[in-house]
Amino acid sequence: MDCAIEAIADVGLHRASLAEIARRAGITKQAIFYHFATRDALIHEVLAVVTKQGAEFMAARSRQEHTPADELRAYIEANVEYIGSHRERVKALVAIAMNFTDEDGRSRLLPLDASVYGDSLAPLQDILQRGQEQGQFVEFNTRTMAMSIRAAIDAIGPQLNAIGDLDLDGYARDLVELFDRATARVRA
Amino acid sequence: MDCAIEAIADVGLHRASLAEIARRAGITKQAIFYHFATRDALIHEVLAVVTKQGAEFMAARSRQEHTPADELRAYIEANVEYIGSHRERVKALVAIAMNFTDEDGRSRLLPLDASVYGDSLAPLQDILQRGQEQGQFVEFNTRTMAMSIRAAIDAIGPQLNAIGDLDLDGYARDLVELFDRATARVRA
DNA sequence: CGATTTTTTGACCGCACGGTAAAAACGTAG
DNA sequence: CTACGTTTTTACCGTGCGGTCAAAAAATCG
Repeated sequence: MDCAIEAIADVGLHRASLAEIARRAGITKQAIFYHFATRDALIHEVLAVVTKQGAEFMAARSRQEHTPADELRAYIEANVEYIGSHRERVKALVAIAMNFTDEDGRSRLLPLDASVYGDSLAPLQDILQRGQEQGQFVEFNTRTMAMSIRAAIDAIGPQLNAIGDLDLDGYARDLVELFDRATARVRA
Repeated sequence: MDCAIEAIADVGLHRASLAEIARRAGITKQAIFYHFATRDALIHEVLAVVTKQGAEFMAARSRQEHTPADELRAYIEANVEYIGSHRERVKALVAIAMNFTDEDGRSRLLPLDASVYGDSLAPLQDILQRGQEQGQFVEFNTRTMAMSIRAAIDAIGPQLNAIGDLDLDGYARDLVELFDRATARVRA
């Protein structure tokens, strides 16, 4: 599994052939078939493992915060930290999510897609809505705001690959400040 | 070229084989070789055509605005409109940008990468900086802000594919409002 | 030890890929 | 009609892919 993740992150999904994965693992291609019926099953397993690890990390990081604004800050910081400390896993996840399609180009992750978005976008939107209801946040479209926050977080991955000198802590601080300004009812 | 763009947008870069493109164009695979030395040359040509068309669209849309805040609004609106009205081209562009790698997994667009980012991120950062110098914008990291704005815009593509009922005009309005709040020195 | 699980060896299949040669069709000017 | 350059076709090649099969060889463990 580790070598599969590494291979996908390194050379992309469609170049991460069974032979390539086996080579990295120091085993033969046929040994993989003993444990996985097809290549698809392997990929699905990688996806399951990576998403599960991510969920566990986030669960461990989500301490109880007192206000929606604090929750939003914690959400951004935890996500940025996770991406920074699990670059390979995140890269593999993105590679699979973007390229695991059938002949018609449709995603093969539709059931999972919902859960992936559900696990990341829904709780975020929930934080925003509670913040508005409690009067801490100004009025805005919670869906657009949630999408923008996630997009800003997910943009880290490609940037990490493109430019090596990205200051993650600084980036997280900037994001927290940015979206605090965008959501806050009154200027701090 | 149109069929190549269509194929890449439809089934992804690595499934858009010469046979597939030829089939859509109603010609044989070998006819493509008469006009393009290799498949890579074809892809590069698609990339060049699409980016050029995009640049022309943006150039035509960038009317003279009076203040950095107006420029920022115009930038967001023009970009969202372009993505909405050129979904196929944008999809093909993203597919190529994300998957056009060599054996080592490195992007083959490094020279182009710089120009792609330069054409979209640099002018944005320039708007932000002028806004700060003129006192219309509050202090923030212009790079982080520029990345966040672009990320929020680029998130439209995947969302358009995932959910069909996305209201682009509304999304553009929300984004303008969001980043106006995030950048403005004083609350409107 | 013996039985079971796991891995290797090595050969093989059908397929789709990018790419190549040479021939055939085509358009057009003399 | 012919001759010539352009464009497209038919047929083919080598390669790597996912996947299969059978049997030998390790490794694991009660």
